[in-house]
Amino acid sequence: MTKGNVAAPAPHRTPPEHVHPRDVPLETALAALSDPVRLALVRELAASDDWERTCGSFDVPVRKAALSHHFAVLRSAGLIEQRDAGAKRINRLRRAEFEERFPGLLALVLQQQAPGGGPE
Amino acid sequence: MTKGNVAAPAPHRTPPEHVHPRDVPLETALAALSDPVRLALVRELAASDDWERTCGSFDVPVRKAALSHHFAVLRSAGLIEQRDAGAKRINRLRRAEFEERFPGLLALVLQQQAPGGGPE
DNA sequence: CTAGTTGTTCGCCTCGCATCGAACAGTCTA
DNA sequence: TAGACTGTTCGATGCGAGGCGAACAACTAG
Repeated sequence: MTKGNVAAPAPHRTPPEHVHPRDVPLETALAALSDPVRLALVRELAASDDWERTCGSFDVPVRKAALSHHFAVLRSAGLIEQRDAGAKRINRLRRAEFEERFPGLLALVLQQQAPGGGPE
Repeated sequence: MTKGNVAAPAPHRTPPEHVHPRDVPLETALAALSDPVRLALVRELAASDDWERTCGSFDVPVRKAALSHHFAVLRSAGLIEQRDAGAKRINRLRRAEFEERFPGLLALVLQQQAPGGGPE
């Protein structure tokens, strides 16, 4: 209570806490990938080089608060790694590690698009 | 209003409505498999022969109402097929069809158990 | 220093999901 | 026919996930 009621949030330049895919339960990985926004993030990230995309550079229909949340979920699922670069935070898809823990899952997610993709 | 307020639910012996894996979005499949109860159902089912397991024969910690719901979810995700056999309803895992639609996913789910399974 | 950019955290709200008990509809067995 | 058994549906409940705006912190650019 040093400052009335104004909560003092932890400094956000704490290095992002990462979870290695090795320590991720299958349910967590599947849940992380079952959200359309996160799926879009992963796919866009997969189409870019490592450490090339900042968090704000993705084309998803949510505001930055929600976006930040989704990145945290992806981190907790061992899907991405983040690094601070100046004021920005850059991302990398953990292809190899995730593939080792969940063989084929990432590939499935990246190549699958929509059901019934062919003509009717 | 024939019987006061007692609603008359639709007869439940309507043959179960199935969804072919072909028509299932990836998100739906992943979401279906990201629940621990449903994961247990799928695994137990995979360890049995087709049409051998009734709905009530699974070892999961939920009551029958929730159980019925989970089976409906699995059906909607193209993961199982159900058939009426007398008073019981028997189940079958749609191995081949699901594998064709989501290659490797079922295998992943069936072989993966818990994270950090090895010694530290 | 001042102003703009980037991303996290907080508080709040709104849904959707999982769960349960109760009621019901079939089926099977005495 | 009565009763036991199986599974679905309804209605209510609790809880967590996802969304937003606002405030904040760190960095960059002038």
